[in-house]
Amino acid sequence: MRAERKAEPGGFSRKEGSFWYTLLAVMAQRFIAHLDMDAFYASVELLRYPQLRGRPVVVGGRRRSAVDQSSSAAIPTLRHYSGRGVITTATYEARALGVHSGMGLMKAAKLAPEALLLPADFDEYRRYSRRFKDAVRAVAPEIEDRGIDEIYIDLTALVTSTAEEGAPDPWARARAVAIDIQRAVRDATGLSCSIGVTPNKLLSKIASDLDKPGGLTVLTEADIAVRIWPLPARKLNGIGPKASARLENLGIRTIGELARADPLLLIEHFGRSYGAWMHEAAHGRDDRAVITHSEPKSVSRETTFENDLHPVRDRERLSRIFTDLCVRVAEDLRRKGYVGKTIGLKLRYDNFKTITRDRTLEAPTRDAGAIRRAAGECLKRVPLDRRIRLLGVRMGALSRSEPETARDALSRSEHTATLFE
DNA sequence: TCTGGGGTCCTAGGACCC
DNA sequence: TCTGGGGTCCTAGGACCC
Repeated sequence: MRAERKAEPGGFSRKEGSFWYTLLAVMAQRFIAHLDMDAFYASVELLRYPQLRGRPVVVGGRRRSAVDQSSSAAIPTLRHYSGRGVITTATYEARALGVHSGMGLMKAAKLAPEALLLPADFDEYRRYSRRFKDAVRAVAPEIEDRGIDEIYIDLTALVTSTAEEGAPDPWARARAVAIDIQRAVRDATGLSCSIGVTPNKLLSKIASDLDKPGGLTVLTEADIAVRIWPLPARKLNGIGPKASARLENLGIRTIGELARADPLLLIEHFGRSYGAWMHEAAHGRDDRAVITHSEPKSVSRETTFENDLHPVRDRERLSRIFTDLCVRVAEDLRRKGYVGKTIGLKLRYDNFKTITRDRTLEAPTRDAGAIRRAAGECLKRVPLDRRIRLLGVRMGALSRSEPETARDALSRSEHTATLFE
């Protein structure tokens, strides 16, 4: 996100209004969409429990167990919730009560005691995710995955190739394609989505959020001053809670104020790369391509305990959980077809301070035993003088692996067996 | 009411090599 | 004995995103 902006090609000055700039801009005109599923997890749950439609519902807490699935017990309200979960998604009815994703469930219970709580079922959400992405791909194939519930779509080729047939205005054609996409998603899943269409990813991401749910917002450069500049700087993808707080200290709250700020001031406070990016972003400039394929960089598993564990008194339990995390990372690697070289340990203390240690091996592996040993070495390098809240294991420096041989499978099962002795 | 889990990218210092 | 840069890899932490 904070990648260094690319230098202008060919030494052209990008002075606005110049002949060459105008020509380049016309030639390089892109039509980029951002599609965001509306309250995705909660909406999938409403397909399963249609009787809950119109009521405040939140998804979160512990993952759904097999027992939950089969039980016909009444769906609990937030009122009596106790535990460490957070809200993953809230329906718009629940959001109206002041709760939102990321909020602790204990806090949400105070604000919306009557809201219904459903456990997350990620397997089901992944199924719907594949379904909606396939539906979009059938209309517009140039898709960039941005997680389970959103994508970027490059409509440029579609809009340009239909130039003769459709409406004369290319933006009207882009809008028509977006409407087709929304219909395709609804037909395939029964779910609604919001779409923004603009000249780039940065603006589209903002635009898709302007008219939720079910919205379609088309913006061109001419709309930036009126539609984008009044928004809080935090709306820019890449400006988070820390950066927006620091901007506020400089008296900069909106994107427009950021656009008017002296770039040198931004660079002084945020560094050459990030400061310069902020300036460009506030002017709605972004030339990142839609990336249709990418390889994973790391695979990890972590868990927050229901109660903080004592490194000595709860040693056995910690050890079992630790081994289990390693086994799951190994399984994930095998399923996805990767090996990795760098094993990482993550540990969060009861005071929320988080530390990491990692170790790079001579040769890549996906063996649970090897991961467990390397992670164990990492564990020896961290102070164990406080209660522990979270434990995580990560594998990085990934490379594609050969398919597993029968011998691998055998040694794996032996290792896994010894891990649990 | 303390704050999930799975990721990416960036920075910065030190080791090590040329 | 001291003094250089540049490049790459490793490690730790942190911001940010979904």
